[in-house]
Amino acid sequence: MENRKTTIHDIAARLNISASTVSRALNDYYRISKTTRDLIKKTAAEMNYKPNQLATNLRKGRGNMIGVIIPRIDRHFFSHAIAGMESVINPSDFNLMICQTNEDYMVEKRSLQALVNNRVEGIIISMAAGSTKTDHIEATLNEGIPLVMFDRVADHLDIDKVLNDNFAGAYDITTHLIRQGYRNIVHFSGPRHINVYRDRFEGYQKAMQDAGMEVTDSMVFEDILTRQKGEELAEQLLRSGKLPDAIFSSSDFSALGALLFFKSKGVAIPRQIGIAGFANEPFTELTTPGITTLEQYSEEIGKSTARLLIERIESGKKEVSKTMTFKPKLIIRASTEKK
Amino acid sequence: MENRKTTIHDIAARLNISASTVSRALNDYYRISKTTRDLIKKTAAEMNYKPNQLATNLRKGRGNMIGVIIPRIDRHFFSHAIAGMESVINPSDFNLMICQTNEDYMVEKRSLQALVNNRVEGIIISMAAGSTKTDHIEATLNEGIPLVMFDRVADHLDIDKVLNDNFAGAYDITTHLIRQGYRNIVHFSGPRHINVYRDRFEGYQKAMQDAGMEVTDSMVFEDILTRQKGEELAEQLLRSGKLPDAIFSSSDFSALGALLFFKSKGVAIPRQIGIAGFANEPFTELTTPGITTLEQYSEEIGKSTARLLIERIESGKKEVSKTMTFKPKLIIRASTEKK
DNA sequence: TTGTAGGCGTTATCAA
DNA sequence: TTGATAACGCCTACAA
Repeated sequence: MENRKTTIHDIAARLNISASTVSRALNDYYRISKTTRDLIKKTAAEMNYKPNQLATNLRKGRGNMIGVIIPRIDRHFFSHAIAGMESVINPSDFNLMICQTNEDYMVEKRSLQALVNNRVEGIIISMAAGSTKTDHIEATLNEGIPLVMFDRVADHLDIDKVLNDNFAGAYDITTHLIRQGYRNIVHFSGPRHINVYRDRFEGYQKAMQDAGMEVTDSMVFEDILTRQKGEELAEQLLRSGKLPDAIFSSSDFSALGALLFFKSKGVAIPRQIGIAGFANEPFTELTTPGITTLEQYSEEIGKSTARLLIERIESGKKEVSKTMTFKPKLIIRASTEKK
Repeated sequence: MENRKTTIHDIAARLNISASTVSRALNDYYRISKTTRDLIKKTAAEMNYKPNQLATNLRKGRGNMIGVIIPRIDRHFFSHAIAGMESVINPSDFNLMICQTNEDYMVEKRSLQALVNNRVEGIIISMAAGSTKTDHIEATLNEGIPLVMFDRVADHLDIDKVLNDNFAGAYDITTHLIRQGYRNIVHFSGPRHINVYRDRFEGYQKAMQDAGMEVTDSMVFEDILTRQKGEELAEQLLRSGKLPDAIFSSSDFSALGALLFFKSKGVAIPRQIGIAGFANEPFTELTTPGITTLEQYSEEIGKSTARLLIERIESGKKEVSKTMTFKPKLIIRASTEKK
């Protein structure tokens, strides 16, 4: 329980040499005699010396921290994306500083501020649902900090992005439903100011149009992302008397809610109604019937995002910005096997 | 894309005052004229001034960062625990620095080192499976850094801890199995040098003994925590011809593996064999039959851990160390309804 | 190969 | 109420 930590000066004093020599030895500088270096290192260890990273960073004008901002850490997609980032970043001796916004714009803004103030080397961000403007992100960009967005991105910003091809995924799964013979397919969507849900909606819409079917407003339900909302909407649909014959949901959770509700009411899945989700949440495989969905490669997305950021940091961020897209993989299960 | 950031000196120069005045104004020091303070704040905003947290921390000798070390961030329990910590820590203007060990001792050691070097204000840790020694943790404690352990703790260290009452949970669920009429109950365990799995084993053992049944070595299987291991072991048990009539697994995942395997082979659950897990993973509710398990209150554990740490940090860590225990809640589902 | 001196951006102390 | 000065711990020209 010592209080004042040993510094390079303490070591220097003990050995009757200068602090700079100690610094050089500890950092394996090129021209320094092996004997003094070894002596210094040995003494440093004896004195339980711990380099003060804060001081180093201040002096060098750069840190060893990468900031990550996500809506919620307890979501399967995000926690796995972060695991992917970790695996890339850990070997590189950066550290992750993780902030969670709870989908709130103000929290996101404050977190960005904190990261800037802590002089992080780069920032990875996936936007909060509450962030309808991007002034805070632009302000951060103006600081000249390398910044990469993933999953929930701002289309109009010209920066590196990594995301799912939500359009293609939605197109594929809708087409699958159509091929199975479903005709009256409705869509559970999220807030459509978020690229993710907008693109899924558009993929659905395009697939319907390509199959000669019109999508009307009454077929699309906004903000149906949770299990509970899925249940409620399913109940509403059933009560209304005009049950669709299939649902493509932007969320596995609301798909689950609907599935459980229909099951409990004796509506036959997939015969009377087909159900498809998005994200390949672990549970989708385990329900009866299993839920057709799309695999998102969260870990890969995390890895690529981290790699992109590290490139930016190391290359001085000059080049033109890149967007990487991962095409979700259609996972067909019993919930849509009409045929 | 400016390069050099504005400092308080720049502001001072612009206003022909001293840097210390600027500093005081920005920090709302008590004795300073309102007019200069307002002027300074206005100018700071104009010049897009961002306080350099690194410098502040160095000068003040303390930082605004809390380090968290966990085995894996993509596990339900841990990501939810972290969400809980975030909710407590965010309002307090600390920031979380999260490290994931992948269950590896060396990574854990290096992470601790990094946190110490970054002069974090406190550390929260849940040990890696690979950490059979605790020298690195003791070394960190010797630095005088407040440290709280959660879930995977080192029993012999006299520090604050927050954990599940694994013994009680295991005792409860085993007793439940016994009351249901199961007699030949085997146990899927994890590495028993980890308190978590040791305590679950002991709870199981005690419940069996209290019911007059002996637990022999052949009834306990070590290192069966994953779905795949659960499947493999289930297969082995079935082939051996002496199928137990119930399984209490330390992990929902291996319970799931066993359940799916038995189902696929036509072994009736819960009639021929009862299955119980631990952790109340989301999927346990959705299998057919649903899996009896124990709810862990991960978020609460995260919150309490964070609160305990903040107390330590703020109170100068003098008091005697506390251990908080959360009793897991038995969730009874169809997989054990023999009666 | 080593030492000296200065500064990274803040804040605390002392004096004015 | 404000200013000058030093120091937090480290690194790096430059000089020796």
